[in-house]
Amino acid sequence: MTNPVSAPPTRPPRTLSRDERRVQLIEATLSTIAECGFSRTTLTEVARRAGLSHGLVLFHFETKEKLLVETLDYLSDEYKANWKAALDSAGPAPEERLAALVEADFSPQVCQPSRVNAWSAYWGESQSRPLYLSHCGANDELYIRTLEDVCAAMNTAHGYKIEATRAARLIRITIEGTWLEMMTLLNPYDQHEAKTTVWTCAGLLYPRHFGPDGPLRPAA
Amino acid sequence: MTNPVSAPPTRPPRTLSRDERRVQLIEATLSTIAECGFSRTTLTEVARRAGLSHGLVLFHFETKEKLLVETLDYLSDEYKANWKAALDSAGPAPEERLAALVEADFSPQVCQPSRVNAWSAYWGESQSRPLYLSHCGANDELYIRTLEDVCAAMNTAHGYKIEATRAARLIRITIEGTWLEMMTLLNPYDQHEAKTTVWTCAGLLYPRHFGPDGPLRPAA
Amino acid sequence: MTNPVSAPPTRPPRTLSRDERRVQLIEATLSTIAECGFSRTTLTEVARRAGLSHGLVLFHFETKEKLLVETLDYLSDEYKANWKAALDSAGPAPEERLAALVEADFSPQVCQPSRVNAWSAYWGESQSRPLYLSHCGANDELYIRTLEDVCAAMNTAHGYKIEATRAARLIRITIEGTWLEMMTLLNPYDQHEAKTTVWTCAGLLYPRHFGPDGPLRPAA
Amino acid sequence: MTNPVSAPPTRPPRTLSRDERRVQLIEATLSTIAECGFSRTTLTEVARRAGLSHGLVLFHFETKEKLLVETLDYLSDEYKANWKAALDSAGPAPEERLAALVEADFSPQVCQPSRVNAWSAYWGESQSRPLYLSHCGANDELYIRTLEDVCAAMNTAHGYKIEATRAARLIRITIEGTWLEMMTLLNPYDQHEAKTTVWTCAGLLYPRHFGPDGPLRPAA
DNA sequence: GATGAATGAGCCTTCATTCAT
DNA sequence: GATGAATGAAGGCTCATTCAT
Repeated sequence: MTNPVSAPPTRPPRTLSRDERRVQLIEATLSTIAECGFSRTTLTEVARRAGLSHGLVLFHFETKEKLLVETLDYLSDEYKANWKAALDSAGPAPEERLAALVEADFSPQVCQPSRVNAWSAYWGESQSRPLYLSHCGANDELYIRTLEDVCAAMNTAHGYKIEATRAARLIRITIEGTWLEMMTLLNPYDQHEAKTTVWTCAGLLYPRHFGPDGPLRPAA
Repeated sequence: MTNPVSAPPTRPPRTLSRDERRVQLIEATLSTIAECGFSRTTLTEVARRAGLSHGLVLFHFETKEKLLVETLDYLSDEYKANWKAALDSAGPAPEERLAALVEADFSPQVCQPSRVNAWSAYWGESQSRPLYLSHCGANDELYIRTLEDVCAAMNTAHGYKIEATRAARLIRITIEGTWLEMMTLLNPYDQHEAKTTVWTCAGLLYPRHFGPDGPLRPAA
Repeated sequence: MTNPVSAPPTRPPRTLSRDERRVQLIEATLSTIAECGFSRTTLTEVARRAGLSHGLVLFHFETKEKLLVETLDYLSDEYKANWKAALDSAGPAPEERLAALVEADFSPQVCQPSRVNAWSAYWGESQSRPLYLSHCGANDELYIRTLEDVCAAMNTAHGYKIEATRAARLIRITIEGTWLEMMTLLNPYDQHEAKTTVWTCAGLLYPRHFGPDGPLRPAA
Repeated sequence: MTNPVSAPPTRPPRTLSRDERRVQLIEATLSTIAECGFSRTTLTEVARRAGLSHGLVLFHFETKEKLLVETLDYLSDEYKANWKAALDSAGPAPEERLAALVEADFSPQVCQPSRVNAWSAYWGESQSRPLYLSHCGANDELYIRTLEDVCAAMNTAHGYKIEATRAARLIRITIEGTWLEMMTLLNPYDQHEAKTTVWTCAGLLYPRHFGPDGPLRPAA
């Protein structure tokens, strides 16, 4: 409970490479942000979760601020890598690509509590710290453009009429919205229900290709 | 300069009533949270914005935690009062009631930066502090039930088939999502575009009653 | 021993005025610098010597750096006030004024260990911190000019030929030198011997007016 | 490229001898003290200036304190070697020996900024650390006795009447005083002017042998 | 020898809280 | 009511020191 990052009970191995140590500390930071919130994320707590001394955190990251920035970059890069990989594995049809993007956002790596909570914490500080916008703005824009392209392709390929910009935005905020609700509701629904909600939205936009349960079989 | 007949309304009030002081301090808290973020909201800053000493803040609220709780209650009550008033002024038809609820969330009082940012900050801390859920959960549930009832009435009155729970959720998270995007995008869209997005969603759910520009005229 | 600033054993009185408190803390700082050296002058130690909490030090001075600056200013102003007062009380003859200036530097207020050690500590940091030069340079220059004027008057009034700039400098560094030696010698000589040394120097410069024991009596 | 006969003197030495490394590190320490002051002299900075890792500093000196002590010893020994060498090269006459001692203190090796600043820094800490007195006291006393002997010889050989102890002290503190002023004045004078000041003092003590420009020619 | 990861004591600073006035 | 002096816990950060490689 006190050490979710699987630190050995004895001394942590010195054999960890520089990068592995950094990742270990970033993971500890994510779990701290997720469970303690931004305002109670302290270096001491991060170090405690990693089973290391707080001095080491600063040895590797110099500053708390830099640690938070690198953690955000890590989160952002992981998110991007996840949907890009999904897109690469998807077939060429726009409905396949759209399905891949939606599914990617519910993959275990990206949709686990430590990630979703951390995103939410960063969003909550985004207005007061230039940090979020300057470090994720570009990635976010790339994602949005990609989603818009897919939506535009749906129109071209299948004769839908819905404006691509708005369709993409609806899908995107539906996903974000379910993420948020899974955290802020007194009685939150589960991930399956969240996904159904998103697919419902996709089905409203592209009724011949999606329904509440996901992509419609080719037979349809 | 002074007005011997009625109390001088222009003079800055030296001694406000107990409740007025509290509201003044809560507003200062909201603006601090909105501009400085949760983690840098200090009593000194709140007092500075209110033009008072920090000692007075604790005189009125005893504890920083209690100040934050009361601020959240204030925010939550204001939000509820806003949509309830909108509902009261709306006509009896479900499409009128739905339109009123959507419009309420974009009213100037509720959708101003200090409010939206503050909500976002509280959401960002909701997982780590029992505060948010315990103080807003009930209000949120009431809102959700109300919206679901309206959606159910749409089905009953107009023969729509979309499940009320999901329709309500889609509308709700579309609104929340646009709120969030107005804060986290590098190049955010404006409020009008946000509303269009929500109406588009409503139009997909209830195509005979709503479109991207809002409720369709009775003629339709 | 632990508290040389005469703090009452119980709570320090709240009745101290703002300025009195500041002076109390500055005196504690001087004694800390004098006894612990610059590199081990900590806010905690200063507070301990004042019998107060370290938080209060920062409440009054905001920053350690500012405390050190204000302490230096205090030291510098005290020094200036001391020799100015001596000059004001002296007779009009240049030998009287010169005698007054020399005596001033050995007055108990200015020549006590806490002062001399502190000066030495600030000098030791003067090359690496702009602090000393920017805050004492002007006072030092004023003192030097004053001493030079007196030496020039010795020439004019009594027919001495020694260049005023150099004579003034010799007197000044003789004083400083004895100060330094009182601190750095293994077996330091006492203050009386120090003064004799300075008067010897003055006697070499102005043999008809000064000797090792000080100013020569008019009879001579 | 390599020279199989003798060790290659031009190649940057990858592995210095034990003593060379120590001297290299001590020089780095001196330059750090001179430029950063005592309180900001860190092992990391010393190592950086030496182009080595900080671990190596402790490998060679065990402790920061020991490094500072050895640096002081180095400084003190260098100083002693310098004036002893000057004395050895001087003629037998006391005025020649005195001249040699004065000149020695302004030789480039001993009077360079890194040395003078370092002395000043050590002096500034001398009251609070037993270090200075215990390590330089003996050397200082030897120097003082030597200077006193020379002054006594001036009396014996040339019929001067000035007490040797005091004359020696005046010369010594005049030198120290100009050193200090070269560091603490806003508009410091140069080394030539400093020397002129010292010679002026010597000329006042021994007018038939010294003047502001140094030793008087044998003709006198 | 040499490097640099790792530790932990101690520092400056922030800030919620108390309390005399 | 209101102010601001005073306290002390806790946080970020520096840095001497240890030690595995």
